[in-house]
Amino acid sequence: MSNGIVNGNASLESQFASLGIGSKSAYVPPHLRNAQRAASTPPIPPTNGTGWDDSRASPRSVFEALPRQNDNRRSGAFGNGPFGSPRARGGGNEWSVRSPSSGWTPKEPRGDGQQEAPGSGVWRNGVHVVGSRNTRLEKELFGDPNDPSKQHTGINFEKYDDIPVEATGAGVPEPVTAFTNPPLDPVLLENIAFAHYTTPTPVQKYSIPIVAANRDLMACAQTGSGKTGGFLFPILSASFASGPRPAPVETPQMGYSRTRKACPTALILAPTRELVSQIHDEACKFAYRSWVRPAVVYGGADINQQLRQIERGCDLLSATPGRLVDLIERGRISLSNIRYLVLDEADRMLDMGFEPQIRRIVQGEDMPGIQERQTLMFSATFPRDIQLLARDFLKEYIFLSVGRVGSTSENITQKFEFVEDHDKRSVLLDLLASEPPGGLTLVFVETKRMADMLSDFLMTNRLPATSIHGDRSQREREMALQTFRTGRTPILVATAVAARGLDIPNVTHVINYDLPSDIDDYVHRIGRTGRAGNTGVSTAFFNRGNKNIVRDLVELLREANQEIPSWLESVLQETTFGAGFRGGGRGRGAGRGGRGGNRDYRQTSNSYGSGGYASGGGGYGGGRGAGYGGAPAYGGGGGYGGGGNSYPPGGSSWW
DNA sequence: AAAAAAC
Repeated sequence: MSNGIVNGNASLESQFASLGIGSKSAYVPPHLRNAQRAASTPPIPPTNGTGWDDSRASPRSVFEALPRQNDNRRSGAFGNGPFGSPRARGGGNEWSVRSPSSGWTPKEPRGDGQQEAPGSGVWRNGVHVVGSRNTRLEKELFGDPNDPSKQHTGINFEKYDDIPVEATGAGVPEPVTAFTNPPLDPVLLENIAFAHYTTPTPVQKYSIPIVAANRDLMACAQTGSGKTGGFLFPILSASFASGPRPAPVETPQMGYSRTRKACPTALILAPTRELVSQIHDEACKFAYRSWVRPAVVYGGADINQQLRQIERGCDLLSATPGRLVDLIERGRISLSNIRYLVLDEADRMLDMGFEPQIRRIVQGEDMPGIQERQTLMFSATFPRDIQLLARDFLKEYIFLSVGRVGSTSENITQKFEFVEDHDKRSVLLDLLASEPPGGLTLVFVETKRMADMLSDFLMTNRLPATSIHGDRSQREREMALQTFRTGRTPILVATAVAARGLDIPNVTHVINYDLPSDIDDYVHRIGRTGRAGNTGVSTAFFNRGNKNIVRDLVELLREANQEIPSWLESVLQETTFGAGFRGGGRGRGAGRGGRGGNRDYRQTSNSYGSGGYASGGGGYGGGRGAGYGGAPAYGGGGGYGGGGNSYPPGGSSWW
């Protein structure tokens, strides 16, 4: 299995460097490679007929030039995914001949300065002129149907229908049951079919009519259950049907410069660069042939490339907060036309690290107010205190929760090993040695330093590993994810940067080499496996240094019907009744609001005395209770926290 | 305490 792959990423990357990719020229992120054509080129197809700049070698051709190290894994190379797409457009000989079916007739540029390109439509005279099909672009966006690294829904996909869904708030619309024309735009339906999605997941079934009804939304749904589609589908569908919004007149167009400010109508914020890039790739799929131009900005990548990109069109923008603020300060992006604001991994975006930046973007710039926009929040976890904070950004919203407490993701089998720190390395080697071939293993550690050390250790032991963390360059990060995705380095050592949102098909095993101290982090980490109805395994190394999470952990396992090792129960007993009585410790109220984590806090807040905010503080007036899925209407009933001591005191908020 | 996120 390790026939020569031992070089690992260092050697691989130096090979890339020696091939002229990277170090000499400014780094170009995958989604922009060879995409700068329109910036300098008129919308007339160049003579090679591809419509793209051929000056840069495509990663595919670079890859072909590399020594083949593991042919049985190569099939998926650059197959799909955020960094796996054959983003380079043109270049490879196999694509230089235009397919007859992708006949592209040059048309006049759009009046707004945007240009038509193969696979892109326009909005003209109040009509959506859908772009012609382009087989090469289709292959790039949707991948080869036979591509093994393509996300395929697993055997348990239908079981999603058994998961209870609860939608609370006033006037919850009926969920849809299928991808059909009303309510979804026909162009979107075609793209959904191209992506081989057949049935909406529960969160999509509800979010589609909720967003269509112009409602704000706080959605909590299991990892891997289709949240991205949950916001992209309704936003794109409505955009396709309604056309571009005229940019607000008051937007001053920057004095002398002829540079236009980009005025996106939809803004999606997420906590990591790779996640933002992944969302953008999904947006590109579902915006195919439409007038909507998706764009993406994030740090660590060449800002000039991004500037050129957004000048070519920026209707739906995916961004990390820092780079977005930078571009706003430079006067290149205006939020004055925002109609949809999405916070993905919303609880993370509103926690201490991010909240000031989000507040600045949403409240401190020119974004329309709460009443003038729709705000959508999505996450698998939503602690009560964050729900309270989120009220600042939402108008009377619907709270959607998919799944009940205790079914974290039944597709994931959670295992635990008691391992002292000094034994972790050898136990890891044993674990990896017994790994069945063909799958990908994601190893989480707590620190960047440990990520480096551990990946070095694995490579020294002739294991095909690489690492991703915030101290690596963006190019290294993307390369690591790329080689992991494609199976070239089927072991990835990661910090929390990879814990949320990343959709990597075929991750069969998540190892928590170090356990996080926050149960929500644990939930997101193991959620990198067992996605879209597939099964997965997680293994965590536990020792007495992890006492801080044992209570929440045992509670989680109990609810998820997972096997709980007896030694883990023992540690819990020690922790609860052991020396130095905890005097309540992080008792109720101090934690995350008890079981309410999975619930609309509005449904439970009355019974939680301490809560600070009682009902209605934020001006929801009527929202309470009139829910769909029932749920206790007003005070204390229903058994949620009925006064007194909430059980258990720990309080977690998975889901 | 650590991680993430702009230059």
